[in-house]
Amino acid sequence: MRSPNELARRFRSEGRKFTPQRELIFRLVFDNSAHPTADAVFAAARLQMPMISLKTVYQVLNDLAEMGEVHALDLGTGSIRFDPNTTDHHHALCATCGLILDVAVAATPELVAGHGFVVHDVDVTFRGTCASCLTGAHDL
Amino acid sequence: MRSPNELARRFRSEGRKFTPQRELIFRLVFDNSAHPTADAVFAAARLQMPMISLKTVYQVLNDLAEMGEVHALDLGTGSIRFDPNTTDHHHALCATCGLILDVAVAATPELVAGHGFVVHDVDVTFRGTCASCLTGAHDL
DNA sequence: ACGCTAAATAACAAGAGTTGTTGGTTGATG
DNA sequence: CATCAACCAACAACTCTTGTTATTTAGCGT
Repeated sequence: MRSPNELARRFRSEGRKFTPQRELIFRLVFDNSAHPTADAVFAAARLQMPMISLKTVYQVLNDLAEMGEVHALDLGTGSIRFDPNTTDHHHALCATCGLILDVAVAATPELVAGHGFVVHDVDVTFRGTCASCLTGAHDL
Repeated sequence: MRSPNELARRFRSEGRKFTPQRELIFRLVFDNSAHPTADAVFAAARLQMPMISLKTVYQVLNDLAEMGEVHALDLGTGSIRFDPNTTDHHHALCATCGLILDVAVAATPELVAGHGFVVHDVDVTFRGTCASCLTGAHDL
């Protein structure tokens, strides 16, 4: 994701408004490698802006995800996590403490183990469009 | 997952009861490659047993998952899906219609494309235990 | 077959996470 | 600084899933 300043420009150029709430959330997520949930961002935002609402946090994070500025991750932890690193990479999730590590694309379980992480399972999901949907077979 | 008959034996041998509800759910999930949600199993079960409760379906599916007879998948579709195929494999999810394909472990996006499936994204999650949790560093 | 006991069930409530609604507020533009 | 769409806070509602509890039932010994 780009810097808060650059985001401000992008938002304005797209007819969106750059509000104090957005500026705060941009700053909290930018350069944040903790893969925070909406609630975690909300908690942090609250400290600086007590009246901000959880709905606003969701709104802004979803906007950012739609714009491609962050990635919304569902690692099965119960809530969606937001990642400002939009370069292609994978994740390692600790089942015990919930820690999430960024992992290079070429990594194998053996390479991940190099970080002292014991891999029990690897989940791979290919997301895309199936043959029927591509050919419009559903409309027949 | 093993056959309903074999499951009946396993359940009994572990002090669990083999009820009509369980037998029905076993049959509905066995050999089912549609990766159904709990709700989908519930809907199918209802046709044959109108008084069955959704809670029971969740209970039985979770029991099966705990026993390793099925895998519980969270592909980010909003609800957990259950897969009787417990051999190591990956998944391809159609963003348009929700179709889920089983994919061989060695598959690459190119190989998946061989099925007429256009891959837009590949999500990889390594699940395991991080270095801190392994060494007990949290307790220091 | 019969009764005992632990397990399972149905019904209901409730929890977590997320989204819809609404009426008042505010940022951007001219 | 006036206008208007975009935004925000508050609150309700929604989806998925789990907890609670009283009742029923499967499994087992007899």
